[in-house]
Amino acid sequence: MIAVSEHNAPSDKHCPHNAAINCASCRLSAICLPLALAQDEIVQLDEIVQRGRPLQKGQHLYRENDNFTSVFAVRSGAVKAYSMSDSGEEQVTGFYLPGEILGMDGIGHNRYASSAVAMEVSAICEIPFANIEDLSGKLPNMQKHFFKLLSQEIVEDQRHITLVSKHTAEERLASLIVSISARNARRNLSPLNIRLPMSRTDIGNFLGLTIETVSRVFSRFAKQGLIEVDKKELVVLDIDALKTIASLGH
Amino acid sequence: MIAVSEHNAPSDKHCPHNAAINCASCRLSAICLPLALAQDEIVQLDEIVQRGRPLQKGQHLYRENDNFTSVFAVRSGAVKAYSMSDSGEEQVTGFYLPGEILGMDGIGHNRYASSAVAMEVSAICEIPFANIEDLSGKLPNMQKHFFKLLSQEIVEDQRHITLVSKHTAEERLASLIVSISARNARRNLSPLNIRLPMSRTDIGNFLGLTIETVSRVFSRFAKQGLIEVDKKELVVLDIDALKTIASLGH
DNA sequence: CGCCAGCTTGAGGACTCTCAACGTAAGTGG
DNA sequence: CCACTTACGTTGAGAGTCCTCAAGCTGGCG
Repeated sequence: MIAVSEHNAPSDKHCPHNAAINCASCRLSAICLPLALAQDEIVQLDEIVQRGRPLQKGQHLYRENDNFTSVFAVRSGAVKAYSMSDSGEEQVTGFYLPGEILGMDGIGHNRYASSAVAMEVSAICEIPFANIEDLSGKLPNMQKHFFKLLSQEIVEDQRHITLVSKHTAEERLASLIVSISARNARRNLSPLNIRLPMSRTDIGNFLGLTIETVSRVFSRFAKQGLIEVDKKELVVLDIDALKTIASLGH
Repeated sequence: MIAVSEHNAPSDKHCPHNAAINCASCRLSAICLPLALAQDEIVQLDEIVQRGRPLQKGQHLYRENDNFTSVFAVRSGAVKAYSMSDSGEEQVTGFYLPGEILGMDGIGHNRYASSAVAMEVSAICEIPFANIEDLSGKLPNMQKHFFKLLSQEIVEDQRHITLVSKHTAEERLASLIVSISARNARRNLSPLNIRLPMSRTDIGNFLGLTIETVSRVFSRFAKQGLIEVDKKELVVLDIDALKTIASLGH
């Protein structure tokens, strides 16, 4: 699916876009697939992971109804998944940041149920699912971890259902900000200085709001001194207030 | 989790509440867990399935934050799953009809992420997850099927997100009716004469609507000649119209 | 410089919610 | 047997949140 680079990249192992890297040395190993595996098991995982050249912004990882072949891990950048309903409307189903796995919605029917597109230049690890199945048969840890991953995505989705069906615009947006902040923290990035990789349109679509409402709520939060926004740059001034709003009953 | 009956039930194998039944002879085998397995594999599955006495209406199968031990298959009756958010509001996450599997949201964190309660007298098969993991390591079909099941639930949930975040009250309710109708058909029940096992409150909660709105839309559909409703009895008069409404863009 | 995409802000309207009253059926106790 | 209670559902009127439509702003790029 991803073109594998024909020659090895130069030796800078610290560049996150660098394809010449392995799971054991990847600085995301603590939050990505290897997290459940022993050292010798990571080596086996490493052998089936394919690392392509970076995707440019707007390039697709896969498209809805493509034959399902692989799941993907984001190494750098950011990816959005979205699906098209019968009626032609787009639904953004998720944003994927470094260390996160996507594509698992394709397992069920051997076709991807969504499309995935890079929201900025992104480095991606591709993991052929047939190999994951093999490996899962051999390594109980791997099987267990994958069951967990799938189950956690179900729980996430159910939380999201609650969010969009029972919460106000302010609660939804606060919730997204808090989520991205927490995921930044997990990667040892600042939880308060955030760069939003997605457009307002994507945010609105993901949260079940129009772009205008998203814009208005951002402005309201800024006016209240909770955040500062300048386009995609977001400074969180009062994370506790946002958490409170996010967990507010309706 | 479920009390296993101390003595075998009488020999009427045709009663769906009968605990003395096995997967091979279960009339739901074509749509339940065995569907992906070979004859000799079903026997192995059968050995780990525990069949309890029927649950009465209102009895819980498990509760949110209980230790995760098993997944469950509905053999007869109907079960609803729901979760409580921090703010104490209830979110109905799914309705489970005969042949359907629930409880998989517990895999991710070894605790159930939702509670499950019988909406009417229900017979349930309990399948300890540790045994499923073992069996999955031995039977690639079993592993594959479980991956599929989990993945399909993700896709379902994402569809539901679209439903509640982008569709009108009429579209949501039409969608639910069509879904239940189709699931009835899968069990060789009438797709047009439906008994709704859940209350209006549950329907509203599931669809992100208030009970009043649900009631009004039912009335509107009836007035338009699409359905007849008398409490929980539902007669579908124009399934095509409902399908059209359900798949309407916004 | 002009154009376009993305975003912001305002005004009015629509859909659904809230509040409230009423209806129906089932169960309880006198 | 009937009055009472309770749970559940229906229907109506008014209010609120968010959407729609519209105009204007900003920054990047040919």
